[in-house]
Amino acid sequence: MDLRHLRYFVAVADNGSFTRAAEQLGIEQPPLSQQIKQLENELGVLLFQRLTRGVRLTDVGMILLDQARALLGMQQQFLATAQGLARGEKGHIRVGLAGAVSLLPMIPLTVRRFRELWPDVTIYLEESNTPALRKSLHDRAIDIAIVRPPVPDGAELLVSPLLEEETVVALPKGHPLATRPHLELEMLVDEPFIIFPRELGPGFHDAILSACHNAGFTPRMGQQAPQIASTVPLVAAGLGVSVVPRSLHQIHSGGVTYHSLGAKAPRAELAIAMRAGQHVPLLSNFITTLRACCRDMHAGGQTDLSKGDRGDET
Amino acid sequence: MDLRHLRYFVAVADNGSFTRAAEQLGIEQPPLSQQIKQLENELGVLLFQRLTRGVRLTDVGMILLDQARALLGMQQQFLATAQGLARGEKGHIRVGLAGAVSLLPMIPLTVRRFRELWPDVTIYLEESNTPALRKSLHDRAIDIAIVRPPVPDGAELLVSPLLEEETVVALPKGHPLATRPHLELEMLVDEPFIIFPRELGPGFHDAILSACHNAGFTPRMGQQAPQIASTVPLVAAGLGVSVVPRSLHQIHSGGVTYHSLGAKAPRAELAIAMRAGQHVPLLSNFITTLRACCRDMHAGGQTDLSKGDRGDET
DNA sequence: ATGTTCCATATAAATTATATATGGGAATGT
DNA sequence: ACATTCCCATATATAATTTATATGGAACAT
Repeated sequence: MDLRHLRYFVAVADNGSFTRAAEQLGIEQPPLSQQIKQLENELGVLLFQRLTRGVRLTDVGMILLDQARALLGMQQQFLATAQGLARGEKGHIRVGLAGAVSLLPMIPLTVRRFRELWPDVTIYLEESNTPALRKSLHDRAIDIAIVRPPVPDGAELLVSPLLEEETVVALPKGHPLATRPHLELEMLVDEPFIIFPRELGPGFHDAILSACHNAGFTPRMGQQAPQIASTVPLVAAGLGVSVVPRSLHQIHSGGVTYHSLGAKAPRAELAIAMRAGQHVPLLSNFITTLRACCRDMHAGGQTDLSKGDRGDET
Repeated sequence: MDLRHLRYFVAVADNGSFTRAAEQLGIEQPPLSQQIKQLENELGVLLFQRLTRGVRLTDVGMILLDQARALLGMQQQFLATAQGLARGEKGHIRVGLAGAVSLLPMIPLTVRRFRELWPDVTIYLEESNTPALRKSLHDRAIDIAIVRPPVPDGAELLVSPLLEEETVVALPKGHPLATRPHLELEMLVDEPFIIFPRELGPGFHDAILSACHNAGFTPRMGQQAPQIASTVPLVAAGLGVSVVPRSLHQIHSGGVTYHSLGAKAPRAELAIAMRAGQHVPLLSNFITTLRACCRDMHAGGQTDLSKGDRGDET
């Protein structure tokens, strides 16, 4: 068994088809069929059920797929370590960021500070959604993630709260309510809500919905956004309104205005997630720096929405 | 990069020589040299420093060796899972046992009970010394181990006490003290102690030495035994006396007598060790069964040394 | 019924790993 | 100081393995 076999295995499982997987892998279909068969023979199990249209994982295939992914993840980690060592760095950290987290001012600050403190350590940033980050952590494709809780999968991951981000309302330019800098949630009763699919961030999604319920209404769902940051252009396009993390006010997508909310505003929680059971000193250092940056940003400068942050309004 | 490259890498590192590693791998030396060079080229680092006599790991080689071992361990785990699934079993557990632990009556009892409760789960037993077991856990070659604490490497492993085993004195047949069923530690002041090297079980080793110190003497060291269980034949050969876990009384190596000790007897601690950060239900079940067996053995039958367990004495 | 989709098989070509033969450099022994 | 030994590197040849091309057959859609 080679790592190649596992790569092929995962590709076929992901595509549900030999033909498409072969295409993705850049090889032809027959060798792929052959290699999978060879793997199945060696393992003594049937990984896929061959259907007339494509293939489907068997039960044992599902179990092994998980382990195969983890193994390939470790290979990536190995290669990353080697590449780092080749460049003379003393280490590296692969950080995964949940949707729109990279817009938080503490992120670039953390990276900058950390690079000053440990110049030989490389930081790789990667943006994705919370469930995908959970998987990447499990597969060892990343070492730490800033996620929007809750994150399932208890014992394997350590999750600790990082901060609670305020949320603001995003309105399209020229909206009747857009003249007021401050809004209440219940003013949005009849507006269509632009919101990302629940799968991409169940925690934040639910926080918005329950805040609306507390305010006495069930939001009318409009267009779905493919990710949190994409709500802004959709709002700008006039498809509805949205409740987004405050840090998104950095996006001035051609005519969106941001408006603060009262105490009933939903809060976007953020947490640090990492694999349990390993004390990598670099990671501890990173977390310390990150927390310090969060504290500093919180104490020092709450960016004021009213001074120019409302985008190109009026 | 293939897993083969890593296998070769580890083999060369273990042997400190291309020639010997090739021999061990069952291939010739030139292809091995070539493959290592290829790996080094791909990674962009020098793994070995070529000396006139053999090779030595470079600093980066040492770092990568650890990860390579872990990767190969995961491959083993993958193959083991697949093999198990092929045989229709629902899972498997690989258990590592520290020296002489397999002689404890709770071990076969645990295996038997566990097999009754979960007939589709296979248990693989493996015997080694505590430091090697720690490594095997790290490399995922085993899932759980019964070790003699202390075990270093804090955050990566979960270690929890299992039981404290009594120790007894092993005397060669015909020894002046062999007539008494009960001894005090200080009676052994002038005897040469047969003991295993400290590296194989620092905890138990130190427990014996400090018990002697508490009894007012420093034991005179005799022949070293390659492992705990091997002390018995050496005692039988008349090379000295030894303090061994009570469970060793099962070994009647041609004329050894076992004698209980007073309150000053050193105690052989045993603990369960496993990788942190994973909730494998099977493992939890196994631990529950193991602890239950320990409780039962403790309550029910403390085997009495005086009834026939003293070997073929007189 | 007919064409399309998609996996399996067979054979040929290319790539890759291994074996054999040999050379060179540094320690070791006389 | 010299020959010898040890051990890794290189070169070439052979064997094994992976991939590509061509083709067949089963199920589904029109």
